Amino acid sequence: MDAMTQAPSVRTKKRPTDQPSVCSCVNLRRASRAITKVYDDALQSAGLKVTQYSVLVNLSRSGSVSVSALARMLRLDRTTLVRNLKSLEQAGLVEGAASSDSRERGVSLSEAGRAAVAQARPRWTEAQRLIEQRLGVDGVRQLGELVVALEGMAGQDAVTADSVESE
Amino acid sequence: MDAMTQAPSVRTKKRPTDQPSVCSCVNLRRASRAITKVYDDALQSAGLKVTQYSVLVNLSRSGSVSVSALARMLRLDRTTLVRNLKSLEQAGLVEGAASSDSRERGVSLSEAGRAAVAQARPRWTEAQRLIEQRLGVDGVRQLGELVVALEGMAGQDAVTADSVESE
DNA sequence: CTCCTATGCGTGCATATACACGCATATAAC
DNA sequence: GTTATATGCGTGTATATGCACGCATAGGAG
Repeated sequence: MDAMTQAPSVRTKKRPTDQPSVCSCVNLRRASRAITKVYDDALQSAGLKVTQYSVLVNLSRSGSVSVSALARMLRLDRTTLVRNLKSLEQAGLVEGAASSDSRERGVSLSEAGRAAVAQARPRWTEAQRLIEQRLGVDGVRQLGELVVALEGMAGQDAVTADSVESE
Repeated sequence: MDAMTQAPSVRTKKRPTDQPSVCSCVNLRRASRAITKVYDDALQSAGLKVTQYSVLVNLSRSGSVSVSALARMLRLDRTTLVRNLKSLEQAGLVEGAASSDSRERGVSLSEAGRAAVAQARPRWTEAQRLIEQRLGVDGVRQLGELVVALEGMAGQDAVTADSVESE
C-alpha cells in the first residue's frame, strides 16, 4: 500500500495531524500553498499578490522588456505571464513600451507600478523574515537548492508506458 | 536592492542561468510548478493530473467520506475540492454516497475510479523514483519537514501595516 | 417547539498555470 | 524577391486555488 498522504500512524479522527505526504509532489504543492498564503497576507495591505509583486519587482529591475524575456526571467510559461500582466495593466501598474523588433511587445513599470513596489517592499521583507525565522537560514538555503535541482529535470522525463509496464 | 529573483552575478543575456530567487515564496512556487510537471507527465498516459490522482488515492483509502473530511485530509480548501471533484465526477471516476448527516455529501470511488488508480499507480511510483533519484533520500526528507514547518504557520501571521511602518 | 449556533455545502469572483493553436513578423536560404 | 524557418504573441480551453457569501440542516438551550 503506497499511501499518497498521511505516511504512517493512526487516524486520530479530528486533528489534521500535520503529517507530510509520502508524495513529494503533494508535499511541495502543499508547501507552496502554505507559503503563498503567508506572503499574500503580508502583501494584502499593499493590494498585491506575491505573484504580482514578483512580476513588478522584476520589471523594476529590468526596465522595458519583451513579454517572452520577462517570462524567461520569471521561469514562467509565457502564456501564463500574458494573463498575469493583463490584470496589472488594467490596474495601471504596468504599461506598454516600444521595441525594435515589431513582433515584440515591450512592457515596463508605470509610475503607479513603481509606487506599488515601494509600498509593498517592506511587507515582502517582513514575510521573508518570518519565513527565515521559521525555516532557519539552512532551510532557506536548502529550498534554493531544491528549485535548482527540480528545474533541471525539464524535458527528459522518460516515464513512458513501456518503462513502467513492459520491463 | 533586495532582488526577488536572480540573486547575484551577471546577466548572461540568454541562458536562464537557473539561479534561485532570493524570495522563498517564489522559489517554492517555481519548485512546485517544476515537480508538478514531472508527475503530470508521468500520469498523462493514465489520463490524470497529479492533483486528481491525489484525490482518488485518498478516496481509495478512506472509502466513503464527506467533502469536508476529504478536504481536511488533503489539506485543501474545501471549496477548491468541490471544483476538483466536479471534473472527476463528470469523468465518472467519483460517485456520490449516502451519509447519516443530511448536510453532508458523501463521495467515493467508482469502479472506473478504482481502475484509474490501479492504472496510474505504477506511473506515480516511477515519478517518485525519478524525484528521489534527483533529490536524494535526504532531500525528500527535508521536503517533508518543510511542509510541516510551513503549514504550522497558519493564522498568526501578524504582518500588519503597524508592525512594518510604525515600529 | 423555537431560537441560536455550529457545521457542511456550493457558487460568484478573481487569479494562477499551462498546453494547443493560429497569426504575424524577422531571418536565413536560394 | 520568394520561400522556409524561427521567434514573439495572444486566445481558447481546462484545471487549480481560495475568499466572501448565502443556504440548509444538526444539535443544544429555553
